[in-house]
Amino acid sequence: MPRTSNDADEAEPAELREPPRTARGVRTRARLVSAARTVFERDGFLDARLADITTEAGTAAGSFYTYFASKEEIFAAVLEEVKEEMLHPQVREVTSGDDPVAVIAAGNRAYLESYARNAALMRLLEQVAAIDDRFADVRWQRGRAFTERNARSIRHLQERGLADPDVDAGLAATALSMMVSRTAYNTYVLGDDRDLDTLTDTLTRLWVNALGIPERVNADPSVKGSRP
Amino acid sequence: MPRTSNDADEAEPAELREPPRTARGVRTRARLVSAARTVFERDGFLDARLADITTEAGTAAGSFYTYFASKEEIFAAVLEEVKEEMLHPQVREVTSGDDPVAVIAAGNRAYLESYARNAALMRLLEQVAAIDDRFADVRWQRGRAFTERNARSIRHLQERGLADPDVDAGLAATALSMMVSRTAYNTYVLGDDRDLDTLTDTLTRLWVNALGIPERVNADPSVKGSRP
Amino acid sequence: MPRTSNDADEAEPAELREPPRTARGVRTRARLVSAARTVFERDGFLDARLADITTEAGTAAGSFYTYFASKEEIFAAVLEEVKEEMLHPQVREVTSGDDPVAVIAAGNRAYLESYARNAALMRLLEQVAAIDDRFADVRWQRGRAFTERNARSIRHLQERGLADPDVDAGLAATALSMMVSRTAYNTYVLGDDRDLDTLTDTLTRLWVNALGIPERVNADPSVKGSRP
Amino acid sequence: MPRTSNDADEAEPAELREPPRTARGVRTRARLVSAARTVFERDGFLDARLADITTEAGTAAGSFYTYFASKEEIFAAVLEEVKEEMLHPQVREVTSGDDPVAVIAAGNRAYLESYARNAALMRLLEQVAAIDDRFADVRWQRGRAFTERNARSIRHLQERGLADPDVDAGLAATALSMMVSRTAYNTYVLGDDRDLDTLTDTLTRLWVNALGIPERVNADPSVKGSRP
DNA sequence: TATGAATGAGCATTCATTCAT
DNA sequence: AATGAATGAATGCTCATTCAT
Repeated sequence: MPRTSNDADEAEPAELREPPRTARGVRTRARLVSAARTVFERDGFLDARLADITTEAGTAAGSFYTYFASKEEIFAAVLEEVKEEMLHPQVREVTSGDDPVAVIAAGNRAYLESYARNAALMRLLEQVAAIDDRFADVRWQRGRAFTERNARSIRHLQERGLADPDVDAGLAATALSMMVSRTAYNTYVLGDDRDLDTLTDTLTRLWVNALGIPERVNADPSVKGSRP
Repeated sequence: MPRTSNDADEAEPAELREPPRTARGVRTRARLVSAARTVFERDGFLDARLADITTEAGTAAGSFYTYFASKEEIFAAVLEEVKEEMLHPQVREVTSGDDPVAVIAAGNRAYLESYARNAALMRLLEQVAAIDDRFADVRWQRGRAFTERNARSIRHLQERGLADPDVDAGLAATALSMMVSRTAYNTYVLGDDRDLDTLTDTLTRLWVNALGIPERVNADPSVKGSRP
Repeated sequence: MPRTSNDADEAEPAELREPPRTARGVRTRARLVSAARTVFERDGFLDARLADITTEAGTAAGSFYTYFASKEEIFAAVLEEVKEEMLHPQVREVTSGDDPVAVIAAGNRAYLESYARNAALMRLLEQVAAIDDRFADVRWQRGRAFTERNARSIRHLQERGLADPDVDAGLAATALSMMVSRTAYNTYVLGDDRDLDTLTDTLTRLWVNALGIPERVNADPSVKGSRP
Repeated sequence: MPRTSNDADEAEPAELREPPRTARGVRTRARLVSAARTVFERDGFLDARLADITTEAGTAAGSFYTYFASKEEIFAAVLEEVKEEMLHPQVREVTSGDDPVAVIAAGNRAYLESYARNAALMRLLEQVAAIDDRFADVRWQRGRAFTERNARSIRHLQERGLADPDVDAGLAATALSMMVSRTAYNTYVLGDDRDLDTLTDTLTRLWVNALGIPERVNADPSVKGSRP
């Protein structure tokens, strides 16, 4: 729920364009969104010119405004389009029968893999979120899925006596999620190359320890090491 | 160490200007840097126009180029100017006699306080770092001080058998540092208000647990709770 | 008779569209003309976009060109549509038996009332006439009805020795008609509020005196005052 | 004091540019204003492109915005520049010793001559005033000088028993002034060619009669005819 | 006829950067 | 060093007009 400031006068509700009414319109809009993604990933949000997008889409310059009122709006459409694509495969939540560590490890690995796959978009989203508060909110909402699942998981473990009951589950979930997501950013956007297994193992280990989760005997061997 | 890409043609060696030779020159340059900080914090890096800066500084537009070759360059000067201001008071490193938990808590608290004090600048740095790879490096270097101190500390604790010897100290230091810095960003830039004490305690608790650091008996009472 | 210049390249023969052949066509055309009037009166000629008109008419953008070749052409159609509406009820011309002053007063009052009723259109016509010479002619033709009737009236009075024989009847009619029409513009378009009775009386008084028309005994009491 | 409407959202206070601080700046600004006048008179307000103005002035396109924020603003500057030029030589007001008719005749003639001299500008002002309410006000203010002088004159004559005391002097002055100014527009802008002497005589005759001003014996022979 | 999407010329506007004084 | 005016490339955006369906 954070609210960013540093905006001032950039109100601009960006009067929404009507959605296309014909099949051709749908196709043209889709071409534009797809072209926008290409151009944004290639040139970054700021350097992307609308002319580049329409050229890439093979439409006239004016056609852009049939569907979008601004660069921000088409960027939002790009994010919408790739929403599913970016959702790290929803690993099932922890249930009583599961090995909590294995579940956490699987979640972290899935997150990192998804991040790696969409690194260009993640870089882009970071860029735009740092510039435009509207997209800071989008980023926040997007992270919430990950964070809230983790928060529920922590509470569940706490209830079963499997996690330190003294930490604020919500805050811990946020902090640990940031640890993972920022590490992913460092690795796949900034290029601080690290092995996926090493990352998964270390992050999982830190996470598990941080919450005081006991490791199960015969745990997933990919999570090496254990506290005696 | 990370190298960012997404640059292409933006080479721009940014031909450095000579430092001012006269006292008047020194004063004018200082006025410009100070004005730049004001304008950047108020309008953000992108919306700040050089004309705004010179107006704020009370100089003519042309005078800007006597001292700086570009907006980036004066932004670098701003960062240089506030370098000390932003350094969270260097808490001394862990030595044998110290309570490790207390030291970590002090470090986290100092970091958060510094972040809160310089929130406007941190937002700015995040903005520019997301846009311009040169400043992504600056951010990285800046974080390194914090991260490396933490890495040394971890190694030191591992050597004394006070921290889990199986985690990669460097990677753990990075991950945990990101956890703290990103939580600070969330709190003080995005406005997800949290109490400083709660933050310090929770982050310290997670940190300490993550590394398997045993809490000293009679520990700092501000670090509430303990693993039995 | 006047010919305006300031045109040059704006020839544009405005290839007239064929009138609609089907009943549906007639209805669509009528809807467009009606919508155009609404939009023109609301936004002015210049700010009215063809898209606004078609939207208001509930037709597709392309349908406009089935009936009109340009904004000018549909404006002409609007003027055509409201022609009768704008004609100030034709007061009968002065005949021997009438009281000339009463007739003039009735004419002025009718003109003012009509102007007040169609103020939005008159403003519009002034706007377009000032911009487009074709419509300056339309305005001129429209005024001619009023002016020529007045000219005939003056000549008639002169012949009967009831008006100063030395003035050029045509010129006087034009000048006095402008006096009335411009006063109407001032009042109903520019909003220089004046009472209709006061206006009618004063304008009639000035008109009558200007031509040296003797007032009949027992004249219409609404025309107060008299030259002894 | 009439207030026009038909504007809606066109607020735009047109943030004023600072006046030039150097001699060169003064010269450039003057070149722009002069060029604007040329282009406006040649192409009309609407068809004039800013590029035409800067080209005519021999400056870069961007220089326009150093001095003006919009086409409206430079048009206001043009009007300002020609203010004196357009003021019909201030004929002295009627004093007791003067022949009222001669004074009125002189005023009308001066007005017509000034109008003829500045016909291109008057056409322009009519155009813009019909489009932009701000300039409708300018036109109104400009006319007021003429109208108010006439109102004072009428009152003066009424006091001396030389003009019909029953007419509202203000309204009569406005109506008669409109008669003259609109006739001038007809003649010099719309091209309804008329001889200056004929116009002056007829308008003066109508004016004088309208107010019931007695003609002096041995009056100015240019005012032919008299009521016996 | 009607539709609504596609077109693209046209123009205003910004602002970093240069330069004469 | 300082000044502030001049420059002009770069682009977003509008909207009348056309056209395939």
